[in-house]
Amino acid sequence: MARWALSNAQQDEEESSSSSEEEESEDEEEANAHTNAEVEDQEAEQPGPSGADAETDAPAAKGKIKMSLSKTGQTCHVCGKKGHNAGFIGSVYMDCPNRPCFLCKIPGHTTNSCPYRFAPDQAAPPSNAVGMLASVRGREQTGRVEPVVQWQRDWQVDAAVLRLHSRRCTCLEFHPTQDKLVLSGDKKGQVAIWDWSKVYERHVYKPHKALTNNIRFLPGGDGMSCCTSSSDGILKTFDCETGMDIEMLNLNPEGWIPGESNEKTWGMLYGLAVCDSRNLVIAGDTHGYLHFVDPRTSRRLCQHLVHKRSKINTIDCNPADANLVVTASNDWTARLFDLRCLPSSDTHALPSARGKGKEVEPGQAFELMQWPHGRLVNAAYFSPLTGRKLLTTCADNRLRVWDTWLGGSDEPTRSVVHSHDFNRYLSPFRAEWDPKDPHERLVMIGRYISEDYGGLALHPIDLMDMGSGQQLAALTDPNLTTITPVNKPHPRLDLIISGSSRSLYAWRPTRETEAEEMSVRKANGGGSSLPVGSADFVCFNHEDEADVNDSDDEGTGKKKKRAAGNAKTSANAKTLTKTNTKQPPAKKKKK
DNA sequence: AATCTATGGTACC
DNA sequence: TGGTACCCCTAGAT
Repeated sequence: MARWALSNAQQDEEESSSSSEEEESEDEEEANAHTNAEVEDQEAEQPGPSGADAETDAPAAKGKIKMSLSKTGQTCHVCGKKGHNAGFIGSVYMDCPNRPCFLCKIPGHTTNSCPYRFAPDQAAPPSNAVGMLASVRGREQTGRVEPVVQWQRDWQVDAAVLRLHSRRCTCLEFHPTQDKLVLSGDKKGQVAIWDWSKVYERHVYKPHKALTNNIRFLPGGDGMSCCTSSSDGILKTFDCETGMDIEMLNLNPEGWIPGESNEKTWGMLYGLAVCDSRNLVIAGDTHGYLHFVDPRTSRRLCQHLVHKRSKINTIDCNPADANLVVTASNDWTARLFDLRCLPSSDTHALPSARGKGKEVEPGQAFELMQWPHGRLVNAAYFSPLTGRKLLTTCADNRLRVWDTWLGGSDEPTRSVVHSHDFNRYLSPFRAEWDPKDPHERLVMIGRYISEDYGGLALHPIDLMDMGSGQQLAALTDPNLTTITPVNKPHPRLDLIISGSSRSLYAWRPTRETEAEEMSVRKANGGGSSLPVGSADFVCFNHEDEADVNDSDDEGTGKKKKRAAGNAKTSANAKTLTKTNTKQPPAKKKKK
């Protein structure tokens, strides 16, 4: 896909737009809007007083980048003072100098001159403590700075399904055994299952009325059974083959009562974890409760307050010790719990409001540890192999790794400044371990602030070595201009699936693309292999929603996909495909 | 084309 | 405890 980059500054506006996948389509206009609008919207929404008429300085070659600054009568829309302005100049954002750094939050400099911008690891100096444990810890921090793991650094989008969802993607989950299947949830309560190797093959279900927050697969069964948690307060088992679902837990059985229901009484489920060995599903809600559910009986076993009046963002079971569960919460902490010490009866903070139960301080009975943070904690995950390390994503723009064996809760083993401020209208950023890394150092996370890539403001996906604090790679594609908060490394393959806006993208290493492409095509029973570096695209329009549950499983293999692309009108809804494109395709001139 | 707003959000005053 | 600002967002509606 990188070969579709803006190669020529003389390209006109249409060519500069990254809508390469619809050159021969009557839907070009709409599809153009997908990519074009996103860049322009960033400018259009700079609400400066001079905003509308201040775009005359943009060079024609960057036609779609508008200027937010005017030369005369500058008034900063951030601080309101005159004499300067803030906003994009081309693809580079200029900060308001009167505000603290957007990246590290420290006053005195702007994001562009932030010392952490290109040295993100300097936030955690080596420990000066003495003693054996401290020495071991110091070695962990500083003694292995060279990258141990050979990791793919060159990635490209290998396949993408555009507009799969009707709203932004909120979560991703790989099928536990079928390498080619990935599930995604969206803000409207949909769950999509996508075969990234066949690109066009997907099903979309809608088990929820509100945001699907998490999808996790359940052990046993036929391998297609998963569970989903949603902001509608409902936890379901969900069969991703048939779309059948069974309600396991409903926090709002009365439904929304106008005039009576409010955000204090309405419960939403945000965290979700499955403890395989215990056959236990744990869901967290917006009030700070953990709900323990037996998926076999679909009954709640108990509920316990662990974060008082604070949303639980993620729950994770320790892969090595099934008794340990970690939660990340809006109360600025991540907490560790021991399931062996679960109270025998439900615990509540407000007995009158929540039914009978014993009122306790949050989690006091079975809490082992707290890790304090500078802001709310978006995610806390155990390292996937040993469970020894804990990775937290915090809204103070820091990624932290805590050693759960040697470290106390006072300071992390590693702290890295990284831009992932939670923002409204975005899915929360959650740093993910790469489960393939035996050293448990590699993590990936999308980036909030943009970087200038040849005139394009792109938001890369960062691959970080948390052992050294160094950035290993930054994944970008000129066609992917939206922020990518949801990223998931494949547990077995060199593959990353990203959810950005309504679309999913499959990244694969550039150098391995050819070989793997062959094997995948063969495995699919498909015919010819693709040239190196080619990407497959499918664009589903929003109107597909009505018949989106209809099966399109008649198509297998490459030939069928091409047929679907060529016979657009007969394809299930409007399916556009584009394959084998090595350079920017010829564009229709609009003007 | 430009503007509005649904969404369902936090932190600070 | 209400009210509102927030600093680089998104997509659909008007």
